Amino acid sequence: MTIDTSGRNVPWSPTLEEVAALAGVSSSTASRVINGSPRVTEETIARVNAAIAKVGYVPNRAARNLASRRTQNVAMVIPEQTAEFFADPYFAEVIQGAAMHASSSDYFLSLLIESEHEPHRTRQFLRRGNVDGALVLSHHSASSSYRDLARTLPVVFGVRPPGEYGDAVHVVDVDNVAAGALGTQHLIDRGRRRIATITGPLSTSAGRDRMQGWSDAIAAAGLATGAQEEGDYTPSGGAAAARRLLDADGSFDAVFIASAQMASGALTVFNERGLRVPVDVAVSTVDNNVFSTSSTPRLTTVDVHTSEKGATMMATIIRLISGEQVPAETRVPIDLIVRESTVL
Amino acid sequence: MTIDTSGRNVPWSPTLEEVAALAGVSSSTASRVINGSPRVTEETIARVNAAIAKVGYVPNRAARNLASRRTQNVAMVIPEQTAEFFADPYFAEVIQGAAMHASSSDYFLSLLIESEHEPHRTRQFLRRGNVDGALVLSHHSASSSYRDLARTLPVVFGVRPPGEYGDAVHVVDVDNVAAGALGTQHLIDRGRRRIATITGPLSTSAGRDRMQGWSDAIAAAGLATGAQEEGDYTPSGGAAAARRLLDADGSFDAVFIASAQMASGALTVFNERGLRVPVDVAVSTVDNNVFSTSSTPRLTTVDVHTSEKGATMMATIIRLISGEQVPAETRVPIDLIVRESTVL
DNA sequence: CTGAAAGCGCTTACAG
DNA sequence: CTGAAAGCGCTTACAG
Repeated sequence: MTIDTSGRNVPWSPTLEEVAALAGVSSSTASRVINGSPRVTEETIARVNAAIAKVGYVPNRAARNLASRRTQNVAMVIPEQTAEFFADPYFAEVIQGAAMHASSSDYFLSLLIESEHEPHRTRQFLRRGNVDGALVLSHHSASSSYRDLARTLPVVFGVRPPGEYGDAVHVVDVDNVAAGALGTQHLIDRGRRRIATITGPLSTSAGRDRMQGWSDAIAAAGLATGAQEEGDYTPSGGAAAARRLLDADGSFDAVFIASAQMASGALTVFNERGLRVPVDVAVSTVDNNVFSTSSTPRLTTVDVHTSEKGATMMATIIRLISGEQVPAETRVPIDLIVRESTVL
Repeated sequence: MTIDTSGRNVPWSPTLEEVAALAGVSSSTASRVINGSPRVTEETIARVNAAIAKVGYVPNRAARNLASRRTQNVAMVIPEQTAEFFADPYFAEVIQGAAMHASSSDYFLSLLIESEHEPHRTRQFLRRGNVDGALVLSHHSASSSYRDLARTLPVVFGVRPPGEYGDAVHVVDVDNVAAGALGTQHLIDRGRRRIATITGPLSTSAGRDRMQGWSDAIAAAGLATGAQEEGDYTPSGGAAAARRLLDADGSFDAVFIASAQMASGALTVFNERGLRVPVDVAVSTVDNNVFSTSSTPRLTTVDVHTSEKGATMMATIIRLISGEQVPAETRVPIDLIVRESTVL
C-alpha cells in the first residue's frame, strides 16, 4: 500500500501558483479566472484555462474555504427517528435528488443526523460555520426550532414548518391540497360516489392538506363526505386503518389513501375481506415508488416527484447562499399516474 | 433577515488565539490541547478547556484542514442506477448507519453520486484530496475500478469487489454463505425436505454466496438439491421467479428467498395460486425491514444488521485514515428472526 | 512541557 | 484589466 501511514493524503496536485506561472500571469489573475470574475481579458482566460487543463489543476478546497470564508458544504438535517425515517423510500428519494444535484454542482451534501437527546448540538454545529446552508427534512414540529436558525443561516425546508413566519422561511414542497384533490377527483371521474380516505398523521401539515384536498374534491362534486381514518404512513398503519374503515361502515366504493405504503397494507386487508380492487373498491394514492408499482393490483397514484423535490431543495439553497432573491415558496409539480387499482 | 447577502456566513465565533489568551498560554499550546497531544500538563489542559467552554470555542474546519492537510470528509460513493438503488431500503439503511456514526465522530459523511457517463470524474475527484477516505457501495463490478483508487486513498468496500487482491482491500460485509445457510437450516429444522430457492442476481457475489449457503445446508442435511430461480432483489423479480418455480415443478415445501423484497413479491404469487404459507410452503428470507414485517404472513428472516454495517464501514475508514492497522475483512454479525412464514 | 515562527493554498481589497 | 501583499485560522517542526 502506498497510503501514507501518517494519515494524511498526499495526492500530487499542482498549485495555483504553478498554473499562474505556466500561463504567465499572477496567481491573483489565475484565481479570478477560476472564480469567473468578469474583469479579465478573453485572452487571459484562455491562457489560464489552457494551463489548468495541461497540469490537471484542481483547487484546494480547504484553502479556498478559509480564504473565502465559505465551506461549499450543505447539510441535510435528518431527525434521528431511525427506523421510521429510513424505512420510508420518500426520504431516501429526497436525499438522492439532492445528492444528484450536489454532484453536478460545486457543493458537498453532508448528512447530519440530529440526535434526539441533544438537538441543540446539531443547531450549534450548523451555526458555527461548518456549512453554508442547511436542508431540513422533518414532518414534525421539531423543525420549528429551525426557524430561528434560518435567521442566521440559509435554510430550506422540505416541509412547511408550523407557526407564523414571513418571507424569512423558504420552503420547497408539493401542493398537498392539490395532490389530495387530484387523487380524489380521479375516483370521481371513474364514477365512484362514496369515497373514503385513509389520511397521513394529522399532526403533520402534509397529512392535513391531503385530507383537505380529498374533502374539497368531494364537496366540489356535490357528493356526501366519506369516512376517514388516520394512518401513520406505514403498511401496517394502512392495514389497521382499512380494517377500521370496513368495520365501521364499509359502504364505500373507493378510497383515497394518502401514501403508497399505507395503500399496500390496505390492499392486503381488502384482499383478506374478499373485496376486489377495483371492482368493489377503487384505490388511488400518493407516491410513485416500489409500493405503488409492485402491489397487486398496481396502484393509481399522484406522482409527487420526490427526487425532483430533493434536487430543487439543493438548487434553492445554492441560490440562497449566493445571495440571490428566492421566492419563499417553491412548488414541485404533481402528476396523476393511472394504473389497475382504478381501471381494469 | 440577517443573512449576509454577500453569501458568506458570518457566525460569530471566537478564535483559537482568544482562547489561548484567556487561558494564558500560546495558541500552539491551545492547539495541542484541542488535538489531544500527550505532552501537555494536566493543569494546562484544564485551563484551556475551561477557556474553551467559557467562550464556546469551535475550531474553524477549513483552517484546520488547510494546516493539517486533512479534510475530515469521507465520501459514500453511490452508483447512479438511480431508481434501483434507492428503492431498496438496504442502501438507505447502510447510509443511515454510516451517517449516525459520522455524526458522533469528527467526520462529515458526504454523498457522492457517481455519474454513469463519467465515472472517471468521480475517481479523479476522490483522488484530488477532497476527502480523506471513501466508502464504496456497489453490487456490481464497476467497483473493481476502485481497487486502484485504494492504492492511494483509504477505501472501505461494503461488498467484496471482484478479482484478485491482497490485504490492500478492506471489506465490511456479512458472511453471505452463512446467511444463506442459516435461513435454509431453519427450514430444515422445521421439518421441510424439498427446499427451493430464489437467488439474488448471480452476477453479484452476495447472490452467489447466499445460494451457496442454501446448497451447503441442504447437502449437509443429506437432502436432495432443490429447484432454483434467479431474481433481481425487487418484488416483481421475486414474483416472476416464484411463478417460474411453480410452473417448472412445484413440488417444494419450502423456499429460501435471498431478499425480503423478492419474498414479498413471491408471497403474492403463492397467494394467487392458492398456496398457504407456511402450511403448504414455508418461506425464509434475508433482511429485517418493512418488507419482512409488513407482509402477510410476516417473514422469518436472517437479520444482516444493515445499519450496523454502515456504522462499521464508517468506523473502519476512520481507523484507516488514522493510520491504524485494520484487518482486511470485517464481518457483520447475523441473526435469525423467526416469524409466521415458517411457524404458525 | 511550551512558545515563536513559518506555512498550509487560496481570495480579495487596494493600487495602478 | 492585472499584480503585490495581506490575511483567512489553524498546525507543526524547531528550539529551548
